[in-house]
Amino acid sequence: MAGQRTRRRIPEATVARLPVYLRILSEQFDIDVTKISSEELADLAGVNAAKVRKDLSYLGSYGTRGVGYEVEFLVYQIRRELGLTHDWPVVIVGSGNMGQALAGYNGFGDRGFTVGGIVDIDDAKVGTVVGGVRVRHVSELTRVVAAQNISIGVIATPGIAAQDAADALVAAGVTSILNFAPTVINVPHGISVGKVDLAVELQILAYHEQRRINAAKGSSLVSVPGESRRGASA
Amino acid sequence: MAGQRTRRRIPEATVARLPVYLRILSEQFDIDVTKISSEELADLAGVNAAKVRKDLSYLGSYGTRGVGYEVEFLVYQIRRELGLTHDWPVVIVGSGNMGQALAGYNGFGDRGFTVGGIVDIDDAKVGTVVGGVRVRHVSELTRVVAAQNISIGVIATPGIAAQDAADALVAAGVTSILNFAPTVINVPHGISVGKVDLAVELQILAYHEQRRINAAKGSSLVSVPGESRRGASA
DNA sequence: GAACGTTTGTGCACGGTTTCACAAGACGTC
DNA sequence: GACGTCTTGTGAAACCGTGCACAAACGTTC
Ligand SMILES: NC(=O)c1ccc[n+]([C@@H]2O[C@H](COP(=O)([O-])OP(=O)(O)OC[C@H]3O[C@@H](n4cnc5c(N)ncnc54)[C@H](O)[C@@H]3O)[C@@H](O)[C@H]2O)c1
Ligand SMILES: NC(=O)c1ccc[n+]([C@@H]2O[C@H](COP(=O)([O-])OP(=O)(O)OC[C@H]3O[C@@H](n4cnc5c(N)ncnc54)[C@H](O)[C@@H]3O)[C@@H](O)[C@H]2O)c1
Repeated sequence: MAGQRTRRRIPEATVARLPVYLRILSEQFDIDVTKISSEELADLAGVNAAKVRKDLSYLGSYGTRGVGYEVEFLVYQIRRELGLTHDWPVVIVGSGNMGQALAGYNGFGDRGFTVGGIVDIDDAKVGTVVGGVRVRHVSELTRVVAAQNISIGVIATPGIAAQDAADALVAAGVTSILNFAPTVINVPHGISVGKVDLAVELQILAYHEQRRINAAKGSSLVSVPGESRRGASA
Repeated sequence: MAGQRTRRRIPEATVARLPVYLRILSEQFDIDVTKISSEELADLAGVNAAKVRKDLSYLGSYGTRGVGYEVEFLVYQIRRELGLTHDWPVVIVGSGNMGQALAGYNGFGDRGFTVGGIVDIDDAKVGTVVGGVRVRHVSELTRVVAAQNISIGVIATPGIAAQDAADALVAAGVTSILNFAPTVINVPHGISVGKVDLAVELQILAYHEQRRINAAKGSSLVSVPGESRRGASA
């Protein structure tokens, strides 16, 4: 029962939702909610109840029929599955607007991530302190990564330097990268890459706006069909 | 031929990739590349060539067999489909670290989005100028939105205020929202919502790290299986 | 301890997405 | 203008994710 051996592979779509459940469950725990049904959790997460149950079933059979899930236990299980039972130090490459905002962001360390280091290529930035951490030169990246056993890197350099940053991170031993630059980066097989691209998100929204306009033009008296996306509901 | 009538619905997965193609094609155009094959574009975008062709086929038959696609024409077609033939003014709610970084971000207006306004609830912030725009009080949101005919809003408030911000944006007439706060927001049907959640992205990476560690523990001499995600290649 | 209401866990069908594989079409060459 | 090479555009198959529907299990009440 304790420590299951057969590591089920959890679908990527589920992995992407677990952090959302985790945040909600943590909030509920903080306001002394001890039990929660898939229906309630689904409402709070803006998804379907069956989806919640299926997602949670990948962790194991941790609910009680007729009752629901114990919030605290579920928090623990999700944290365990996501590898959040210990803190993850993160190294930020690029100490510009974005890098500084990230380093100074409280919600960052809030849930298990700490800023283990910041590096920049600009000597003017090196030595400055952001978010309580001193900026080091990018040439020290390997040392910074090794010293704190860092496995996650964040790229906050201009797009043109993103591939260099990725190469440097990989060379330093980092195995997961979160890329804020609007550039596709190439990494060796076995390295995980996540990206956050503001322009892409805005352009997706622009597309939907555009469609609304076109639909309205087509038949000027029909109300817009409407299109709800991720995170939206009723 | 000009202005097709039957507005095909483009799959959401394709819509999310078009901005990436667009950026790459624009870059290629800037360095005087006039023609490109699905294979080349696929390499640059880090995806499968068949996927590129299928994606582009939703726009129409704009390639030439045996030759490829004309870069400039494709740029125009994608821009048209995404509704980027004109600029979109955006209103930012919350002028903290994030809101200021966004307002001051060049790559923002770079591709068709301009900061049409910034509002905050804090009187200390009101009146300050960020990114060349004066911060107004949130009570003026409706006026700001109406004055510039804004349809896209960005939420950069703390999570606790995100729902209020969303409500205010919807009441002001905004129909698309990009949410940076780590909170699920509820909006009426017909409003599009996109989200950027740093913590979720990091937790997904932590999960993969965790799996690597578990896999290595399971059989200490076998090399890690590795898991490449969005935007990764080779 | 049986009956009842509640909620989980999951089989199954469906729809969307990805990838393969190949016919159709364009261009260049002789 | 016939042939060879190249690349698109797209059926069709495989895969993944979603949501319904319901049996199984739990707690409560009488
Ligand atoms: N500012 C925003 O709101 C925002 C939003 C979305 C995306 N982004 C993206 O985030 C990235 C950073 O944006 P920013 O506004 O912070 O830019 P910035 O110019 O303020 O900062 C970039 C920093 O990276 C450093 N740098 C450059 N090359 C480097 C290298 N090879 N190694 C290490 N450091 C290097 C620079 O010295 C600079 O300090 C950009 O790619 C941008 O497109 C920014
Ligand atoms: N800073 C980061 O790097 C970062 C990264 C990812 C996500 N985020 C998220 O972005 C959001 C903003 O982060 P931040 O670091 O800028 O926080 P911040 O505290 O620096 O800024 C928040 C701003 O919102 C304003 N505000 C509060 N309630 C408001 C309301 N009802 N209407 C209008 N304005 C209101 C505040 O006055 C403040 O100026 C947060 O939800 C945070 O979780 C921040």
